[in-house]
Amino acid sequence: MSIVQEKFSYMFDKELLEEIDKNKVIKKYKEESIIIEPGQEVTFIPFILEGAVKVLREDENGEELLLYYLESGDTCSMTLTCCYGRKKSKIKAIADIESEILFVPSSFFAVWMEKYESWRNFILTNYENKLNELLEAIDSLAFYNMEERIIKYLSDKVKIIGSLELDLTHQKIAEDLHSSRVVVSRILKKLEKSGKLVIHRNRLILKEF
DNA sequence: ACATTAAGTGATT
DNA sequence: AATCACTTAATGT
Repeated sequence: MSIVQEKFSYMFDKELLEEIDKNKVIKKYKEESIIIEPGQEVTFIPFILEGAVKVLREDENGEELLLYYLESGDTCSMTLTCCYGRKKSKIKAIADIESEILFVPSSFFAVWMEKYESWRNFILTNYENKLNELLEAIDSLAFYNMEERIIKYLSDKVKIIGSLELDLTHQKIAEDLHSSRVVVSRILKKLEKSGKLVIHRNRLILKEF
C-alpha cells in the first residue's frame, strides 16, 4: 500500500488516489526548514504526511505571528486559496518538527473540484478546521493576556509534539507570539514558581498541562 | 580558560 | 507589556 493510500484512503475515491499517486512529489523537511514564504508563487497543493508544520503570518520586517499548525492528513487552506490561478502565498510555513509533505501540481485543484465529491468534502472540512483555528488565534490575540497566550501556546505545542518536555527557547516563543524574550522569560518564571513547569536551558518541562 | 548564547532582573516608559 | 541595560548561568571550542 502506498503512503498516499495509508494517509488519505479514508477520504478519497480510488480514482483520485491514483491520480495523486501518479503526480506526486514527496519531500522531507528538517526541523525549522522553510516550506514556503510570503510572496512565493503557489504551484503545488500540499498534503502533510508526517510531522507538523507551523503556519505563520509575517510582515515586511520579518515579524511573525503563529496562526496554526498543520498535521498528518491536513492540507493548507491558505495555500489552496492560491491554487485558482497563479497567486502568491500570504503566509510562511516552516517545519516545526521533521516532516514529510506530498505535493501535487496546483493545476489539479480546479479539475478535482469538478470531478470528485470526496475532494470537495476534503477541502471544505479542511477549510472549516483551519478557519476555526484561525478564530482561536484571533481570540487569543484579542481577548487573552500574555500569560494566557503563553499557556495556550504551550498546551498546543504539547499536543503537536506529544510530550511534556519541550525543546524551545524563550526567544522562539516570543517570536511565535510576536512578543519579546524578556516578557516571555518573566511569565515563564512566574509559571515555574507556581509549579506549572520547570525551566531548563533550551527546554521546558511542563507539569500541569 | 574563553567566547557565545540563553535566561534572569531592575528600572523606565 | 515592551524596551533598555546589565548580570548570571549554561554550553561549546
